[in-house]
Amino acid sequence: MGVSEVRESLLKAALKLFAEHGSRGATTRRIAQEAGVNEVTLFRHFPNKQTLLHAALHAFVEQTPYLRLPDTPGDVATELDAWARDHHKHLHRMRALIRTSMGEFEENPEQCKQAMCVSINIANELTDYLTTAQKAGLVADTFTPSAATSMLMGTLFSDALSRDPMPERFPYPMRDGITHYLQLFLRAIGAREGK
Amino acid sequence: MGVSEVRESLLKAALKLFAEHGSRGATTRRIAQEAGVNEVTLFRHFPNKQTLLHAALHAFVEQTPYLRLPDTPGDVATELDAWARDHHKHLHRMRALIRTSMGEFEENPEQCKQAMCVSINIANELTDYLTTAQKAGLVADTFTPSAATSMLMGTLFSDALSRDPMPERFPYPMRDGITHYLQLFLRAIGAREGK
DNA sequence: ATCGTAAGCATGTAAACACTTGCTTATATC
DNA sequence: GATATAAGCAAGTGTTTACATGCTTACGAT
Repeated sequence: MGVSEVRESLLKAALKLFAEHGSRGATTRRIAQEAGVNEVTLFRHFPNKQTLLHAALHAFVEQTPYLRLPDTPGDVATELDAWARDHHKHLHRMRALIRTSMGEFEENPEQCKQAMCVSINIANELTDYLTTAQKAGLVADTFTPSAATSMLMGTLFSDALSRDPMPERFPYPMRDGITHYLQLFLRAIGAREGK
Repeated sequence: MGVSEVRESLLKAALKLFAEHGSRGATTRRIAQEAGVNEVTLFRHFPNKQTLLHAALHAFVEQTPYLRLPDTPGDVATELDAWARDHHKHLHRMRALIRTSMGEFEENPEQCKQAMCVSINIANELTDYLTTAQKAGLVADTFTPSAATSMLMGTLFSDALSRDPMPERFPYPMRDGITHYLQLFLRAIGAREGK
């Protein structure tokens, strides 16, 4: 096993255990075991646990891809539908990591912000998209784009994170939920619904 | 200091430290210190730390009041506005506790569900309200009430929890945000807006 | 005055934790 | 075949944790 493979598997193991058990629960022993290496090897690659966790989060955030919205809005209903499904899929995949990161905000605000920074870019992109759509007359001009962004992203965010702890609150499957949310959202922003 | 006072201050201290540092970070030493009692006293009142944390969460959930929606909807815009502001206020007050509880879902699902159970009742109440409003013709009948509930509650939830870690995403004050959300929501459900 | 109750305090224990040290082994390159 | 590099392993350090024990002090009811 080459040196970079060991590093990679340590990062991966650290990310997994952090997402599942938080930074206190992700012990160096368990990380090393999960990565299939000796605990001492961990400290040969990273000076301390905090640096490892930071690097793991950083690497993950860096390589997270996401669907871009078109620069010039065309069929708003279709474009937002595709975007919302992709975004929700990402949120749902990362739900344990997001919950844990937010849960440690009071203790470790920097770490939390680091994990959340992706969503700031995505929010800006959606806000720009809605602003452009407004200027093009594709949607009503009676709403505030940044607030509409918060509404749609907040809805998807809450759905993706709350389904495990509160399944009763979501009596419809994920796929249908997004359909419903989008239908509501399109009416809220005064867009013509998709066919 | 009477026996029930000590118990109360232990519960209060445990809740505070749990919200700020999680169940691993809320050590018995710190809880006792925060409560102003000896650590041994803690173990004389509660058999172990887990029981104390459970009792603290339980007591808090029990005594949490919330604004009821009217059984029969009248002025939907005004009623939802008052409800949304009250609900958001609660979420924002409890934001650290909610973040921590959700963050520990993977480790302690029962404890998390216990903290979340209030919101299930609230969601049911809102869903009932919207269903009744639909039947009364006060709002459109083209949306699914449970999905609309998720949308409004998800928006408020995400706003209340994400403002600290991502202030950039909320370039408007809380008060204005709720106004915007409600305006969008009322249009989404086809309600007449308030004057 | 006495006695039960609940608190304080010092101390102890066993485990888990992050991290270190010293030494050995495998591999890959020259 | 010599050498450098990266890994494994056993053991240990010092701290923190939940929780226990034994004894003492303050107080309120009888």
